[in-house]
Amino acid sequence: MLNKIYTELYSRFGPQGWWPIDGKYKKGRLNSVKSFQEKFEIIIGAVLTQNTSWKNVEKAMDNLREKNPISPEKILKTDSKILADLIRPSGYFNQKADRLKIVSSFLLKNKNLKNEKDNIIKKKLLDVKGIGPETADSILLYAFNKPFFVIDLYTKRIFSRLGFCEKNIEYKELQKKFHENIPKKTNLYNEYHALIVELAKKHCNKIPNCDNCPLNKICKKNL
DNA sequence: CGCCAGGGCCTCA
DNA sequence: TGAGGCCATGGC
Repeated sequence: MLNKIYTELYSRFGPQGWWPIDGKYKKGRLNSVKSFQEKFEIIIGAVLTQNTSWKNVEKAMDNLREKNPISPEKILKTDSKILADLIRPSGYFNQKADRLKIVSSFLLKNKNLKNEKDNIIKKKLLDVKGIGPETADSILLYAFNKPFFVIDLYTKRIFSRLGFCEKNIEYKELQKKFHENIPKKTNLYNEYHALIVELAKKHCNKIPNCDNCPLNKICKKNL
């Protein structure tokens, strides 16, 4: 079931090229080795996109770059008010400014994070204030290339409509279904989540637009 | 004008 | 553990 859905989505939408870096979707460099700079941008983006559209996040990221690369040091030495103002377009800017600083100092104190075991990394990420289950998994998957399937609002909406799970299923429960039923491969997790987001935007919106949806044949339409 | 968006924290039962 | 309030912008 889950594998079939992936095939349907991939044949409709093709490779998505996540995570978008510097505003661009670079298809074909999936799961590539990433510089610290790229990983840091992914982590910052993961925080800024919490309950926020990616378009707004891009504006905030552009403000943060201001010609120079974003770095933990730079964020930490920027005054909180100024930082909040830079990321204003991403919403929740006061809260997110704090979170960016907390995450930055966490990363500076844990330079060798990637050498730890996967589950230890996840525990440490979850201990950081401002990083919840989805943000942690996004960082693990898209920055560190670790096989953690990202569950978001869209995933719950789509798979409950399909008839695959309850509407208010727990994060860990739905993630378990993916981990147990599709091959444990980072590239697959990466594309699958991105394809879910694409489907949610094109068809499975809050108010669904089922015309020509690639999953019409298998969807139970539990709306 | 109202609703939504690639959540998470805190509080209170 | 479950529900509910809070954070806040830009697009439509």
